[in-house]
Amino acid sequence: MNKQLISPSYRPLYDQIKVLITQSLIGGEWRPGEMIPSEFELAARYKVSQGTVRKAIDNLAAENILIRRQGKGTFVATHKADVTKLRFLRLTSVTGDKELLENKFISCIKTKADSYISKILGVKVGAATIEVKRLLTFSGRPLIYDHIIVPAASFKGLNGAKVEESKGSMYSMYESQFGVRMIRAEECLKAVVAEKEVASALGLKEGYPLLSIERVSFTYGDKPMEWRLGLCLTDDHHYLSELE
Amino acid sequence: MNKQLISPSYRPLYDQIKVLITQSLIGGEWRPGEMIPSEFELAARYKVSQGTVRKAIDNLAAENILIRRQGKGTFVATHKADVTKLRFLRLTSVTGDKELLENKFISCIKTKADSYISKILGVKVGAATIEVKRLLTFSGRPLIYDHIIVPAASFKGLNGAKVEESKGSMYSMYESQFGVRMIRAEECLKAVVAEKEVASALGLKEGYPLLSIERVSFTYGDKPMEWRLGLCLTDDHHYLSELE
DNA sequence: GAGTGGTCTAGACCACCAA
DNA sequence: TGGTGGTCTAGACCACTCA
Repeated sequence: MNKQLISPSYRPLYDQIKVLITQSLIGGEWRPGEMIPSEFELAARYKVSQGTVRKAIDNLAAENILIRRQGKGTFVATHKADVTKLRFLRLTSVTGDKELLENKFISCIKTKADSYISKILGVKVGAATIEVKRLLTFSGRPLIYDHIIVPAASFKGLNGAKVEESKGSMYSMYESQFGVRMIRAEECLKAVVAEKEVASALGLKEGYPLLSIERVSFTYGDKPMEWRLGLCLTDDHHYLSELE
Repeated sequence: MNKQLISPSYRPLYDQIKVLITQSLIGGEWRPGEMIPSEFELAARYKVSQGTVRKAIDNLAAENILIRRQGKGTFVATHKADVTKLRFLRLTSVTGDKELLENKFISCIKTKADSYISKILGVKVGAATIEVKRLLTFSGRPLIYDHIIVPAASFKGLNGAKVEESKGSMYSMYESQFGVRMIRAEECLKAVVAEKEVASALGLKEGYPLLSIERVSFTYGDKPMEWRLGLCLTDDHHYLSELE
């Protein structure tokens, strides 16, 4: 039996199931790290065959939103697990040394969105935002100067203490403290030179070349939730990119 | 009926089919741009069901090795098509202007692989290589200084004339002239400062910050076939990276 | 052994394209 | 109208995990 409804714009069933599952994720029915119902249970719930649910889950797994584990079940992806802790960090040591990243908190203040940030985060100009600055060090040496802006509405109560507690993994902290899970990010890279404030934080002379990484992170439903500018020293590290 | 053979290390049938299809691609049975047989034909040929062939093709399509077109057929991906012409170029104009890239040939000489290149390209130290230098300009302004090294054995007869004819798309030229199709690439990015030779080619002062993109490209079977170092001016352009 | 995801099949029907 | 890929189903069996 074909369950395809009369639809002006054709949409495969598995896509509709995918939307339903995503909605349950947004609604918090299944939280990060938890197991979702089995394929057969979902098939019964949505009144479709197991194969159709399977395809929907396949797509979500390909986007790293769900994690399949044979013999165990399907789980909501999380930034908490060790392996995925720094999933968006593409900077790796040239020598392949084990990373000993440390987080040095600099500041956390309340600000208002200017026109640039409002456009990126999809909030009104002047909307309340929270601005964090921090320094990531590698084996004691400064590596990245981070400047982070998030909408205050979604991160009520975010402060310096929470940033310090996060031990460097902001995403893990967003998840456990605010229930905001990032699923995707876009980065724009440039080569720039260190300006005064950054140069002193990184212990460099002004004019030193830095890799500028501007990142926008998205939560479920492709909603932008964080803007970030990282200025990175790439003497002993490089940014890895795989093209397919 | 399950066609799974007795195998010490379990390998799904569709994976085996994928290997068979890949071998036909390597062997040149179906050339870039051509249509491969329909799913049913391949299913008959390999004595499996259409669904199994489908899954194998799905995987190859996800890797951009094959291109599916509903109603028409499945085609071998190529770098010739306009849309995929500069598939590996992630540098885009900040303003979103239409790109008018031009290729300025600088040099093409015969060289020998040093230990670094030999390791990367998987050839012996001292093996014959061909070294190309060129300048890519955007609307007349220098943008990228490229330094390219390929193994001479796979590119017999590559010379300056062929590079000039390529109009900037080396991959398209590799494909039509040498039957070498790149399917994947890895890039390492760093921020550096312009050295003398590069600075003069790009019309900059020494010490100007540049984005250094070191790329290794792979052909079928993950065989490395090109090393490339691009030094890019990122005043009006940035490198886009999507993280999932 | 029970439960989960993973594979494979066979067949029906739909959407898209070209002649 | 015929051929291609795309969707959906139902059912069988395999591989993995854990109690």
